[in-house]
Amino acid sequence: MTRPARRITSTDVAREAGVSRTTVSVVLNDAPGQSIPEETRRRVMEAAERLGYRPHAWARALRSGRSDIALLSVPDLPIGPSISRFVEELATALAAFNLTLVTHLEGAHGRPLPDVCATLGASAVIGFYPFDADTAQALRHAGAAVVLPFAHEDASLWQVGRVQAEHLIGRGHRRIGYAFTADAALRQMADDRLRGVSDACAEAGLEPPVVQTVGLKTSEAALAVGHWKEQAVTGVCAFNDETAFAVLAGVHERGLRCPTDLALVGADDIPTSEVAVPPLTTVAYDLHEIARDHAEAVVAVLTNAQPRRAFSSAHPRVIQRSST
Amino acid sequence: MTRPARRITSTDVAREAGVSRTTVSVVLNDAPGQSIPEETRRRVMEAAERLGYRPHAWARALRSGRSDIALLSVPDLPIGPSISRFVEELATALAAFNLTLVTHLEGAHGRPLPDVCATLGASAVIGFYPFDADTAQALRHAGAAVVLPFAHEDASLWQVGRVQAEHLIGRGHRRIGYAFTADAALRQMADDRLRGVSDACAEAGLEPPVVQTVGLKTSEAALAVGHWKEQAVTGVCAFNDETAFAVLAGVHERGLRCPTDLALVGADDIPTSEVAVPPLTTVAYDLHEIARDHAEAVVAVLTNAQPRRAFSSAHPRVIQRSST
DNA sequence: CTGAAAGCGCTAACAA
DNA sequence: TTGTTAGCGCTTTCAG
Repeated sequence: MTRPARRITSTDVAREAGVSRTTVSVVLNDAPGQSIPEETRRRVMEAAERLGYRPHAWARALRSGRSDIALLSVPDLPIGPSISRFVEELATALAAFNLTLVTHLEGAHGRPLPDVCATLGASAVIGFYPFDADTAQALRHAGAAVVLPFAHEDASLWQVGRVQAEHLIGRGHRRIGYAFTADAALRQMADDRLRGVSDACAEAGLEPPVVQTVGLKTSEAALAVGHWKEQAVTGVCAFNDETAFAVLAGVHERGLRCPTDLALVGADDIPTSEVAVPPLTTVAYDLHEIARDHAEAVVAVLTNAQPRRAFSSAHPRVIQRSST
Repeated sequence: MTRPARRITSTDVAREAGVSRTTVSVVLNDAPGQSIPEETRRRVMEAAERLGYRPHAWARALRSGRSDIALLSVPDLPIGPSISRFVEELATALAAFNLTLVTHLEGAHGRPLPDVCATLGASAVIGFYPFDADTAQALRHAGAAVVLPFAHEDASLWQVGRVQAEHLIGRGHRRIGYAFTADAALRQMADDRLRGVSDACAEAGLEPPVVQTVGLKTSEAALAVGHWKEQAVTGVCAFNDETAFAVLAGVHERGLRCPTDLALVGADDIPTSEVAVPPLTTVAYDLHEIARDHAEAVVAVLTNAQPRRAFSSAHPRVIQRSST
């Protein structure tokens, strides 16, 4: 009942169409330079269709030395909707080049990425941050022709932190707080965003942001809010919208209100941020462009072309709602 | 810089160890019945180690007719923590049997699952709901030996809807509302959960739930809330926590409060539900057991054994917070 | 105990 | 224009 039916091979199609395997291959792959009479071509196509023929991926890959598989490695647990949207965009962009994207969660007990890459025979591996040299090496060793993001790129792809801070500064805030994530898996990203905030503060001649780690507990958030108030912070950037939700709860817990007592900016524009109370101002960015650029870079390397250029950074923009 | 290094083949190892490819294969796979002198064995192992040899997945699969790849197909957006935890559990459980799990998002524009299965050469495909007959057929045709969940199983794995409704009914509510998701990708799951709610109502001798579709817009939610109040609904089950957040916003918009004016139960226990205002009562479930059972079923079929039994259902439980 | 040889399904030179 | 052949890297009889 769950046993597989025997695979249809190109031999079956050849027999059915009354031609040789070569002809089948040529027709189905649109081999350049070959001219096959329309009649034969049609016969082959029909036979393939009728039999439900699918070229056998392993054999094809073995022969051609390349698979059409791209592997996306996504960081640990709390994956927001923006990421899954990114995955979809990327999958779509890659599909346009006949590449299939699958993702691997870097779970604590999952097997190491290079192993996965090897068993899949992925041609490309894509991560969210550049891999360290050893991992990248291992990945190439495992057969990956492309590993993204390239190490030399600016890791702060999205400048989210900077945009958050500039929004607050532009609205007159002179003492900025930062709600850092408590989730260890998101540290690297959080560091990155915080750096953007710090830069913006420095450039505006302000003190560095007052950083508080805020987990998803109301009590924790309330503590942080108290601390910010003591430090005369008037505007807070949260690592992401989830953290911002916690801050919102902390503000409420203290009997304060946003934005009157504390202005707040989230990041990522998760769907629920619109239905927060009050609706959450946040920073959104278009992953479409990034996904497309990644896809292009992958294809460029796979086809021996030069990667076009460094990635265009998406332009994060503020979604102004009533929390600032 | 991103070009792949030449792959190390078993021939390389054989040469390095001064033996034949056969011996290499026998040693590295612990071929049964063969006894290789310890000395040779060691030489081979060391050579393989030194060269960083990895058996070439495609060739191995082509030869053996089976890959060690399992493919998990996850529905659209809500890559909530519960789901990603499930993925990790599953990956871990499968890894114990030398199977590698990767996941595929059934995005709108992604390529069809059977295609993905075929290009991967996955031996097993796992979904959240039984696939329809055509899809299952296509998957097997694409080479999958196992397709889960089996069609004959009870699809309402988690009984979430039932638990939500029973919670409200147990607290005296006699007219139940249901906040249905606006997300088309989640329809099947939503239908399923709604069915649980309806069943619970019927068994308690109540009218069927008053269903309203609620997107993630405050205005929409406010409308739904108005409708429920008109219909004398006192308790609402939301499809998931995100939808519940919208309902919360709708309640607030109307100047009402939870749970005084309307009780509310979410589902999935996403991290932010704890920091909702008021904190959201929700239904959580443990996917650990399901993951392990799936893994076992996969392995059972792959090794020609009988699947042990139908899956044990996880036991959803209410996380009582102040919205009910 | 080890090596030689066949063949998984496919594609790309080369022949016919 | 089509068919024949070789070989991708691996495992697995079958001889030696």
